[in-house]
Amino acid sequence: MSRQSERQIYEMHAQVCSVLSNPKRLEIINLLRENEKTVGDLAEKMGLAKANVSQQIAILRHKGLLLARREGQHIYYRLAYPKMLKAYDLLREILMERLSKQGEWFEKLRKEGETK
Amino acid sequence: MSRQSERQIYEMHAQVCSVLSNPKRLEIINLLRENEKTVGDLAEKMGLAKANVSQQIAILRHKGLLLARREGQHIYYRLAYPKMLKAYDLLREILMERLSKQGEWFEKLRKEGETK
DNA sequence: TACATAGTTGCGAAACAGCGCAACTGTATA
DNA sequence: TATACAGTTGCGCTGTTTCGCAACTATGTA
Repeated sequence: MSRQSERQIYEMHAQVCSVLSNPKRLEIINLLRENEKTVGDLAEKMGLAKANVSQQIAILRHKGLLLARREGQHIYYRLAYPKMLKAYDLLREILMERLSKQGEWFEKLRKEGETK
Repeated sequence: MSRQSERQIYEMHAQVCSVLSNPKRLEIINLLRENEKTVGDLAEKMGLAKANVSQQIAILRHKGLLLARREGQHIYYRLAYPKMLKAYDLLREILMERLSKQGEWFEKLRKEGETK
């Protein structure tokens, strides 16, 4: 594999990760684990404005992580790559291990997230 | 699990993903797959300035993804959670499937990455 | 047609990330 | 001490992300 295409793969990989680097988008992915849902469903479960949820969904959809299906007034969204849940669960697993091992991790990450 | 701590888990999860959402940091992680390496090693392999590599490493280290070991003049870095490579590989696997299925995906992602 | 509901899009402000450059610290050797 | 090498840190600039708000489109019903 050439140096150039390696670069591009890293770039794509980073793009996918950057889609996953927002708590609301992660929650949406998690909520779509089993069933497809509408923007309204998600907005209600998440306690957010529909416009906000729609914006996050647009990002997920444009990057190809969600698929849409219209049915009358509603648009149902579902995961394009259910396999991605494995990566999601793996990361969360590591997170939980870390939390149980070092209780202060949580605070540390949270504080760094606040200031920096 | 309370609503509040769910929020915080999503937040942490997003923080980890945001550390992974940079091609240079992903390349560093990939280069540290087997052996620990110094900033100089990485800078040379990646063709970047040491200062730049050091900045990326600082982010990885502060977020707890890397561990350091000093030996004389050199500081050797290694992965704190080798298990994270599984998540890394899983995502890349999905990426490669997507690429082979739809050749235009690459261009699409790349172009969106450029303009938007 | 008019109206309601579901969802999308654009705007603007604030916060944040990336990076080059220069200055700095820390360790080893002479 | 001085010098060299390895790595870190701070600054300033630029581009991007997030989010509330308002305006908009699209579908269904009366």
